[in-house]
Amino acid sequence: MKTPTEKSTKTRQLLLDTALELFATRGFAGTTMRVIAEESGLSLGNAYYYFESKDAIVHELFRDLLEKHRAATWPLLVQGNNLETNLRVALDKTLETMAPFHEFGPAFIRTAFAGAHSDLSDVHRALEFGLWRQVVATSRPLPPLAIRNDLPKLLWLIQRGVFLFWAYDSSPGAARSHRLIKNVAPVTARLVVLSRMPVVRSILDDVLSLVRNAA
Amino acid sequence: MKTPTEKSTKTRQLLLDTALELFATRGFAGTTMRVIAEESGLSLGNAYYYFESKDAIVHELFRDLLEKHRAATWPLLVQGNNLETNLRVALDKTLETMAPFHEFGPAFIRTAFAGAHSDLSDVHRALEFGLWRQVVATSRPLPPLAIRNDLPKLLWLIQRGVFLFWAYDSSPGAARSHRLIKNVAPVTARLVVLSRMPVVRSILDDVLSLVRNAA
DNA sequence: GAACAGTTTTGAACGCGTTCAAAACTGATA
DNA sequence: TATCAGTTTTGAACGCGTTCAAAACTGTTC
Repeated sequence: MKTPTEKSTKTRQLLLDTALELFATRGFAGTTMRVIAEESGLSLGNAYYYFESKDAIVHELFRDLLEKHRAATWPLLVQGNNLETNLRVALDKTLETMAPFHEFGPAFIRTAFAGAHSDLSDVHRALEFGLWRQVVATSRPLPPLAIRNDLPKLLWLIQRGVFLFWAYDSSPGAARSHRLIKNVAPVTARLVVLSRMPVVRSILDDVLSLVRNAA
Repeated sequence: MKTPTEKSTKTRQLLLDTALELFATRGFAGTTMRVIAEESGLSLGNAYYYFESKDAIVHELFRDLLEKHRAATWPLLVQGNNLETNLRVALDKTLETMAPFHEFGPAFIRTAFAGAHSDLSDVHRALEFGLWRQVVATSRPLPPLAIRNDLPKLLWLIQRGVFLFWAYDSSPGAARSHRLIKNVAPVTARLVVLSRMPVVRSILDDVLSLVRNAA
């Protein structure tokens, strides 16, 4: 693993692909490290040569899913949509992308919330943010200038909240999560519009600076 | 286990007490089911006669901690404090109570968020809410009547957020979590005051009905 | 070729949470 | 006292994630 690139990248990728397919078909508990290795034609110990732990595999899967979500959502963010529509699209796509892995909820939460200040996740964090910046940038009318810069972070936080809710949502078809989105989107949009009023704006500033300092 | 009460309640309690002590001293991973059983003078299998799983023990520990938090916070909620003070006291006590079990974060999150609609947790939920109702009731000046009923639920949600943040907060001494509390309390209080203004109030109503439908 | 320094692969092992059939115990009934 | 239906306790086992020393492979240098 010293030299970053080898033809062992292939093996690593094979392992990853196999794991991802098994995860989707057999679920989390059903996909043991032994099965992943076997299905890849490798020995158990060998799998651990490429991945530190099962969690490490889940972590990569999660990152891939976020990337997939970004790719799927981006083209839908056409100029002219209002913020509510864009937000709803982005949030709906989140659940759609994650749907096959609903039972991974707890594992995902761990990987999503842990190590907020690691090196690799910084790059990744930037990518995530790009999407929410695009959500804001393509919305018409554009949100008030005063909050335009911080709005992406707020939306990102909202996504996290929805994701968390979904991860532990045991209602059939995650119906409650979808209902939540249907409600969250208009409320947020309305909040943004009203942010032109000084009172609302001052509170929003408070909340945003809170988010800025914390997350 | 058919008859709810026996002198085996003693054994169960012994197991629980031992586990709690070991958890605090040896940590989560270090406290294996085998150690718990051994330290209690029982066999491993016997421990499983009383507790379905290790998680079940964690669940009870968590409930006990919430109860402890409630008992410790209640007497501090004297009339005359303003909402900000009361909220801060309650949140600070939350972290103080949980502090020895910081590394349990992920396990606690699972037990705290999972099974939102179970039978036993309803009783428990009611107890939790009581505390936040007290926070509101003892605050002077009393929050506007219009939101007084829903405010406890909002505060409870805020506590959950802080708890979640803390659970994954790896800053030394959970300093970031404490800073978050220091900021959240005044912002919330200010929001409540401003809820007298129609614009703010309408948004708050939106958010509250959102919370009411979701959580 | 032979020797050598990697990298990759193996196979067996460890301790963990969890399960379960069978044994030991309990107290009421005849 | 003997029997019987519980409840409690045991001990061995299973499969899991993970570790690790040793083997098998590379490719490079004389």
